[in-house]
Amino acid sequence: MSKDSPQASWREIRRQNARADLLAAAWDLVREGGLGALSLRELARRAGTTTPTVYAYFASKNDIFDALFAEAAASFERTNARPVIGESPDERLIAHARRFAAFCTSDVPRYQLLFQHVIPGFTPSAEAFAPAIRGLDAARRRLADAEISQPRHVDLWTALLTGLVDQQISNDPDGDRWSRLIEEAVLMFVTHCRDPARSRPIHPG
Amino acid sequence: MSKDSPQASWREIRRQNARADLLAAAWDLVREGGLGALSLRELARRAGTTTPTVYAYFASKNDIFDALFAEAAASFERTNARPVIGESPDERLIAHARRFAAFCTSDVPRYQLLFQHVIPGFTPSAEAFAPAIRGLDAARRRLADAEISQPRHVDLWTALLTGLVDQQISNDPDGDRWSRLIEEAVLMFVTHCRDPARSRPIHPG
DNA sequence: GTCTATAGCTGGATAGAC
DNA sequence: GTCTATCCAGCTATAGAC
Repeated sequence: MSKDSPQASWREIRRQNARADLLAAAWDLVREGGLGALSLRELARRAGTTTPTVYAYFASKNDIFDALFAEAAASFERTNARPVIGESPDERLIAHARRFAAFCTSDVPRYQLLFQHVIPGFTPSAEAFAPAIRGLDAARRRLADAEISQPRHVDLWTALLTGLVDQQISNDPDGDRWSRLIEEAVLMFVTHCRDPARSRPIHPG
Repeated sequence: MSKDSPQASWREIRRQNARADLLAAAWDLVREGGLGALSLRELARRAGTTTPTVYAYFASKNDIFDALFAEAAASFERTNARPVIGESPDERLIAHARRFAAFCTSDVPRYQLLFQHVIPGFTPSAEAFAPAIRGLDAARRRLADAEISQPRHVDLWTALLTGLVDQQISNDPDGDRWSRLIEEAVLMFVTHCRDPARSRPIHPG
């Protein structure tokens, strides 16, 4: 097939580079002004081109968000796949939680795109979503390694971590007022999960 | 002063009513389409008037957001001030957490306006903010009643609750997948706060 | 205070030349 | 594929008549 000829693949590489340049400019834009600041005019201007060229690489603005989501999800999967340092399962869980929080707070628009659903009319495609699912599965496996596998405990885990991250981002964006509570929160969590009877329901059902 | 004459105060009441009508229409709008869906044209249309009339009651769009914020903060304060049913401090804390979660999930845009900072260029005025502060102080007092008063535990409390609320809103808006974990989460929390040595830091500082 | 009309701008998306 | 030029819709906000 002619697509495998050297010339064609060279062109393909060029094309991929132009696409990557546009996406890089898009990340710059949203990191400076939030997800709402992504406009095709400004994006084209920063990439040194014009809006019709943008449409040569992306079908629509939401298609750009989808590509950004895919990159964010891939980063999330890579981050979660890296082995974590710690001698005990609990230490590894703490390190894992710290890494997750750092991933989120270090790039707020990326976090909002991945985990909050704040862009009206945008839903990520299945392909873009897949790595995010795998990243969450990695988190589930790490919990299972610490002998925490009940579904409701997994949900409590995600609520605890995203709660800390959200408060950190919303109320102390340049500090560590909530980030520094991660170790205590994780230990509270694992202690509870291993001995749930200690905090017995008041209204048993 | 002529402002106290019957006619003037009647006019003042009319004026306040028109303002209230506009705010009610604004709430309808954001409840249907999110905070981003508030446009002055559509707001005026729904209130049966036109945009210049809106500007007779509000100086700007952000002034409308400020009025919405003030109403939301006042609701929050009233909700938190109501006594809570429960025989023990823990039961009252659980009821309080349930009420907070219900307050948030029952009106997502109100929650986003009050607790997340998602509107570019808008910061609530000090007057609008004051009742929100008092509402949070009420929460602090309830924690103190349960013998939880360390600042980092208060922060952990807000993170835990907003985490549950956020996950509920973002990932299961019509269900109770995270809301139903409130009691367990609160008991985990109070158990930890009363016996923090049980979940001892791995790296003591 | 309320209207008509519109200024002035920004947005996404496209037609058509090259 | 990349450009110029433009369409069309939406927005906040205001001028000026009544």
